[in-house]
Amino acid sequence: MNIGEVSKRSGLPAKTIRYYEDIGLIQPHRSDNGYRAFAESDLHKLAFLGRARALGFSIEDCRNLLTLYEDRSRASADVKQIAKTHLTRIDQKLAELQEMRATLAGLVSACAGDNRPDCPILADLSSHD
Amino acid sequence: MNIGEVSKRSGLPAKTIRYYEDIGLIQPHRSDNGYRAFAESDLHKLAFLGRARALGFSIEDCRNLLTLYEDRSRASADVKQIAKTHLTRIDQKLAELQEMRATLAGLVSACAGDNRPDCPILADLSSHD
DNA sequence: TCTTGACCTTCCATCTGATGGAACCTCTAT
DNA sequence: ATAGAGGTTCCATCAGATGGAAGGTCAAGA
Repeated sequence: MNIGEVSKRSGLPAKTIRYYEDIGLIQPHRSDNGYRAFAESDLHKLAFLGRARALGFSIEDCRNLLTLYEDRSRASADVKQIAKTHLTRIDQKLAELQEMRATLAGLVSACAGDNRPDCPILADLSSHD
Repeated sequence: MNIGEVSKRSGLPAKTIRYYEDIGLIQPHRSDNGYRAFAESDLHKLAFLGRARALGFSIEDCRNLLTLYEDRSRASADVKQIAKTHLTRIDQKLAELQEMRATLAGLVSACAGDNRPDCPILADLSSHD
């Protein structure tokens, strides 16, 4: 399978697939012409990567998950730990964003948004000293 | 004022302050010894930047906001537009994260997290083909 | 006066996670 | 033979800093 087909079937851009090979996440074989020759298992891993990345797992998380995925004797606790840690990070990020949103929404609704120069948004950003 | 004091008073690391000078957000004067000599107005701008960045505004947003901030004749509508656009981005990001969180939380709670190799998390990540 | 240590300088490398583009090779169909 | 659709490598770039090396400066104490 050439990179184009793998790209279509995995949903990942060819650039990204080459990048993932570069950083050692996959090791496709090479044909005589120098083209990457992907096996079904490579495609499978790439699809796995695509979904894990879409869930916000970092590349290093993905590397660990792939290792665990290929380790038939791993404990599910190891995987769960990675996922739980990630869930905590997501919750933190959510809390931050929600606070940001609240502050910003308040400022936006306080701002007349007309042609006058008075602007509560700038006033707020500059007033805390 | 040297960079150390500005760092303390603005809450920004010295590295970051140098970086902000580098990309043209501030233009502190220089003392005879080559040290950066910050005016109160520089400190003010840096604090402004710190707060805007904390609200998730991009550096380019900040550049625009600073320009508007210094333009006594700007319309508040210009500022509001930047803030509203940013608010929309935050809402998108929030929706994404919430979906991620829901999926991940479901997987985590489905996973026994014991010594057995069966793991719904990995099963899910690998099953969608 | 000398020295120590805190503080300052620049410059270059590194991080995450790709992505864009140039220059060039290969395969397939006409 | 040639066009064009693929493939290849390598190098640069994006955001937004941050780490570290090598070296200059300043103030205080022995």
